Amino acid sequence: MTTRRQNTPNAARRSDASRRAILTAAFELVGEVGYAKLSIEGIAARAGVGKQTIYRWWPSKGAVLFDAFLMLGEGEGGEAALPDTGDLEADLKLVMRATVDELNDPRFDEPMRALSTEISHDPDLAAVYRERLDGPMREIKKRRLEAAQRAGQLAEDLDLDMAVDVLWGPLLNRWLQRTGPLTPEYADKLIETALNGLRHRR
Amino acid sequence: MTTRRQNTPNAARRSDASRRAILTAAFELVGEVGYAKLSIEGIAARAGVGKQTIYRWWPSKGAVLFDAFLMLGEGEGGEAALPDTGDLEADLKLVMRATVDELNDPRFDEPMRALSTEISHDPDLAAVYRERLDGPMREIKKRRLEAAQRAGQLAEDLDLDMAVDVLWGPLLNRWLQRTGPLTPEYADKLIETALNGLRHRR
Amino acid sequence: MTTRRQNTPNAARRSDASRRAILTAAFELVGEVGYAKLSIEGIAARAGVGKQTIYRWWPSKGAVLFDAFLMLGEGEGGEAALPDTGDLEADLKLVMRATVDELNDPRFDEPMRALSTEISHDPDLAAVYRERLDGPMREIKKRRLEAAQRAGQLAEDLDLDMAVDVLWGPLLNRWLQRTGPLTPEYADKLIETALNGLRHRR
Amino acid sequence: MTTRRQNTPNAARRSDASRRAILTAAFELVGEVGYAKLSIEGIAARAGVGKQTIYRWWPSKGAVLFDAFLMLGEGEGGEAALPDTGDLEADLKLVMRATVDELNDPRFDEPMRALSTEISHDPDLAAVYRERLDGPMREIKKRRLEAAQRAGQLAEDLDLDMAVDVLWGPLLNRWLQRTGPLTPEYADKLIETALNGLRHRR
DNA sequence: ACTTAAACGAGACGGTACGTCGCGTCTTTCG
DNA sequence: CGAAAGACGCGACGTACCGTCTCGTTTAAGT
Repeated sequence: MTTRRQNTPNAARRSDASRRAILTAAFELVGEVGYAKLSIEGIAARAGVGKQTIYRWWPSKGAVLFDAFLMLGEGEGGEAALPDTGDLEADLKLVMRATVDELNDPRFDEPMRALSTEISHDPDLAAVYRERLDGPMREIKKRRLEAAQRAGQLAEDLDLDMAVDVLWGPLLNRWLQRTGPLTPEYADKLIETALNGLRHRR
Repeated sequence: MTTRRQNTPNAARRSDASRRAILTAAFELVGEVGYAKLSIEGIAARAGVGKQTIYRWWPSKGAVLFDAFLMLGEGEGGEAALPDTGDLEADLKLVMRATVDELNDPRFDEPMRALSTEISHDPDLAAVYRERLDGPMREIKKRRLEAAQRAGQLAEDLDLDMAVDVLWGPLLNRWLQRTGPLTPEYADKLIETALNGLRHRR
Repeated sequence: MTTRRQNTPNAARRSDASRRAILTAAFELVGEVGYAKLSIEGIAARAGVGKQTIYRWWPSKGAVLFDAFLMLGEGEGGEAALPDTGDLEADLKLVMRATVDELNDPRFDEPMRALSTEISHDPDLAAVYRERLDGPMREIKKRRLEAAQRAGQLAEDLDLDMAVDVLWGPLLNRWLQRTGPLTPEYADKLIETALNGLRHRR
Repeated sequence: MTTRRQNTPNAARRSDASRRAILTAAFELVGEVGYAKLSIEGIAARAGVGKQTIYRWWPSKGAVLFDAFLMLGEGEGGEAALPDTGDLEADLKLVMRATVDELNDPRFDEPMRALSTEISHDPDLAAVYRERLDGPMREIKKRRLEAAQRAGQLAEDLDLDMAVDVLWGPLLNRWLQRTGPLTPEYADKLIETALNGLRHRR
């Protein structure tokens, strides 16, 4: 499940115990000391692993961290879906409030900021991220919006990718840029504003 | 006008020539080598300055970079305003396309990503950023939206801060996360979508 | 009383309070932190004096330290003489034991080693040292030996400079090189050996 | 063959090439720039070695220099002896003149002063010096004197350690303190004076 | 007493070296 | 023979001092 191989050593012989220890250590450490002070040496020491074992299988600490995220989401299978009670606005608010909770959870905050940072500075990693993590999530969201669209609740010509951007972009940007606090109220109001649009209706 | 003092040495004797050389060097270097490889030593060498002169006045390379940004916007005075032709949608598209151009400009791309990274990991710096850069910009945007609101073009009960988030958040998030390319078309469509909302109107 | 002038600023206006504070601080500091960690900045800070005031009057920290030694011996006037009871051996043992005590005194040990180090590495300073400190001391010693020589107790053709070397050289070398402990017994035996010579007498 | 370990890293893996390069560089540099301006950075650069490799194995630049001296005397084996023609005075003059030549040789002068300085300020280093360099030399000298003593040429109750001190101490002290020039004549006269003693003989 | 030039404290400045940390590579040893 | 252990050349870190250079502020001479 490695992200990017260097020159692909004999992957068959790879020690799964070491791999898990490395990813776990990386995830824990980034939460403890922050991304800037995360070091390969530190990960190796915490994991009880030689540095070479990390360099053999990952090209950068960003890649290690990324795989650590993948490992977290491993057991989930592809079946996840957003709730669909028929009430789109309520369903979206529920989801958005859950997102707020996750972003406010200190166990996830630092590691996710670290991942975002890496993605922002590394187009290659960004591509893998889109393919492996962001893409599937986006599909799940679009599926729910598509259902609403078919039910006549969303504009017929609505671009669902744009819709996802307009719904989640403001929240993520507020989080990353620390523009303001992430509260359930903000989540609700965001959904309402995005759904209704800014224009005045007579 | 330094951002954050360490223990405030005798600021009166501060050399303005050194200060400017440091900020210029920092801005240039971050564009050339990227934020990860930006080093205090490198900045000092390029600026022809002792390292201590940097450490004396700035607590981190992030703070230096931030002041470099401030220096860029120094001459602008507070008078800036968004265009107001009466046609809100057209005005916003114009502005958003300009933003797209700026973000696509390689001279600004790297430095701005670097600044975003720093803000994301440093709440103190984020606070200064909000106060000195983001806040004033947001005020300018809100002023234009307020005019439109008074003209009856925007919802009467619209929260202008939320409006700014919904208009610019998606674009900035797309840029930072590299979700997709930033094009003028995307800018236009974003404005339309945000103004009209996602809902179906009969 | 300054050792070596740089380009002789107006010495008339020199602040004697500062001069004394500097020399005192230097002497104390070298005893506390050792010569290697003695710094001009440290001396200036301890003396409550600007660095420039030191650089204005002394060319190096070795020169400062040297003047500090001179200041110590200031009040002594030129009258000093070695004891002369008529019993040369006893008189020399007395003097040598006193030297041992001084060299074992921790308040003088470090500073004197420091001075020795400077002299060893700086021929200019060594010249001043010979002229101002070592020379006068040597004269005093030679004066006592001369008396003994006239009294027929020392060889008629004895070179008194060489005699001083043979008497004090072994002790000073043992101290500087830490060849062994400096004890009163060693002092006595040294006097005896030097006086009698190594040869067998039938 | 390292003098003093810090916390003994895995010495088995130590690179002998680096070790030799470091010691050679240190010895050369101290002769070129003097001890005061000798720097670990300089040694590392000249030796083509990382600074850490020096800090890993030596606690100070003094220790490096000391090992450099040890390396010089490595091939000599323990068999060295002072000449023994039966004429003690002539033999000692020969040896002492050789010592004078060595101390006057600019290639050895600076480094040996540097070593002396370090020994003077560092009791630990002094202990190692006594054990590894000074002690063996002293044994060799004492062996020659012992032979003379058995031959009835030296006093029967003569303390040979004291004898070594009285013979070599004055010369070394004159050299270190720069009391006067080191000449063959001085060497000869020193031997004569020490052997005969200062006292008048009828 | 008043003026004035220096010496003074303070400390910023361009530098050099410090001793440490982590990088990514390489080599040795062990299970 | 893969993995731990860790030495290595390297580069940057943040700190301490170097010696030079302004800055006001005493301070003591010579008007």
